[in-house]
Amino acid sequence: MATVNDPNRSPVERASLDRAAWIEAAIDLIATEGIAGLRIETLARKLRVTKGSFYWHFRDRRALQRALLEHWREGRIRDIHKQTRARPGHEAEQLRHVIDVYSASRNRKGILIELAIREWAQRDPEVAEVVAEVDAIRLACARDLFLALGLSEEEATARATLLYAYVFGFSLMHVERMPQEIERLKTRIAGWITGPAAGDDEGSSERLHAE
Amino acid sequence: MATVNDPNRSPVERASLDRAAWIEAAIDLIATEGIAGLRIETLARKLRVTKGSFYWHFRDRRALQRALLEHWREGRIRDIHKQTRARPGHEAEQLRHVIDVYSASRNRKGILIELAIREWAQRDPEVAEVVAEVDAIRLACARDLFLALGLSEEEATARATLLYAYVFGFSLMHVERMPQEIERLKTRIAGWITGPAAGDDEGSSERLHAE
DNA sequence: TCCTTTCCATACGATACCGTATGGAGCACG
DNA sequence: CGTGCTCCATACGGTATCGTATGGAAAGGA
Repeated sequence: MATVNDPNRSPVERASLDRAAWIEAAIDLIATEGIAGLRIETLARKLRVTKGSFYWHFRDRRALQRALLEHWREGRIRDIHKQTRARPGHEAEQLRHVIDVYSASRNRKGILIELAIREWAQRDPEVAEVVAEVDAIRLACARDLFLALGLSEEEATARATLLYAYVFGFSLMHVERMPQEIERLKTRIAGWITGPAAGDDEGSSERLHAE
Repeated sequence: MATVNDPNRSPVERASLDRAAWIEAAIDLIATEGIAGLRIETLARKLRVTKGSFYWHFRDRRALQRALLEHWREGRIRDIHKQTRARPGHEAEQLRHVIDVYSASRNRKGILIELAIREWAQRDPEVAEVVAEVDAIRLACARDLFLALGLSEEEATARATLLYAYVFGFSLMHVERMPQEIERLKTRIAGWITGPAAGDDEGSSERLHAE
């Protein structure tokens, strides 16, 4: 079917490229079907090959899962570092961007992948460890931005945690409102989370009734 | 195996009770295995019967799923109404209780069920509708509490949304910290969401441990 | 040309599950 | 005692999937 080989690439590179194709397809599949829907023969049909191909590239199902998970881990770590690289004076903007990336309207696929991985993590301790690692890095990066905004250590940690919990949680909700209303709602929440540098240590009754 | 019948109950009640047993077991199963793990023969083994029993009580798999979903819907609606029934002067406390109910440390099973249902809703529009209904009711109830605390309509809606998104989202995260640190973190976030009441400063942590 | 390596197809046995058909045990009731 | 109803067991055909075994086509090198 496809060209069997590419003289420009060493066998190792070609093999790794084909593995990558399987991993990509696997990620697409778990986005739509969840981790339980990740079946080898289903995947093979999508790639227009048979599972004979799969078992040449991977030892078994778990090998694909591990590779997929590792691919996800690396991508997320790379992304968060890119999104939160120190840019003095732009911290609030960067935080809003972090929220936006997983804002439920755009990037639907990314959200579905994230949710599928986390659902998987509920039932597989090895996956939970990887998710914990990604969470720790994301939380540290977001916390640093809040610190740069002048929040205390503890307050920055709390805000970072709230930020991510909100982002993931919102994508789990089914809000029945006009798209425009939802955007307005999300903007308000995002503004509040990234918002006023004054933490909860100071009286802030105005904030409550503001707007 | 079991007594085939109970003379105290009408056939209808008994049948409905047995359906309830299947539904209960099904909920336990999706909590641990996810919706994809809800298999009839697996369930039958757990109940120490064969699927012959299942197909007497239910037409097919979808019938069980529908019954399970309806059971969940009714329970959630009943719960939220009970938790948010008007108790003037206790609104902040009630809001913190709503957060506590799904606080990831306790009530692990309830959280897993909630997550499993929402994962299911990502891939089944009928389920998404039910989740949307439950969300709408929960959001309205929480919003009313915020309104009673003196927030504007829009602010109350935003806070209610943030509250639930946070609760669900946090249960998806894997925070690697000491349990005591996590409690402190959650207390701070909950205090921030339920809002520093006017003129309130630093008193929130005590209030949180009340009740 | 022959041989080897790479990559995939095919065939196989095994498992798990679905939904149906059918039988049977226990109980109620006339 | 016979009949009917309730509830479950068993057996069956069918599908989907796993992992393995094995063959074969394409391409490169000796």
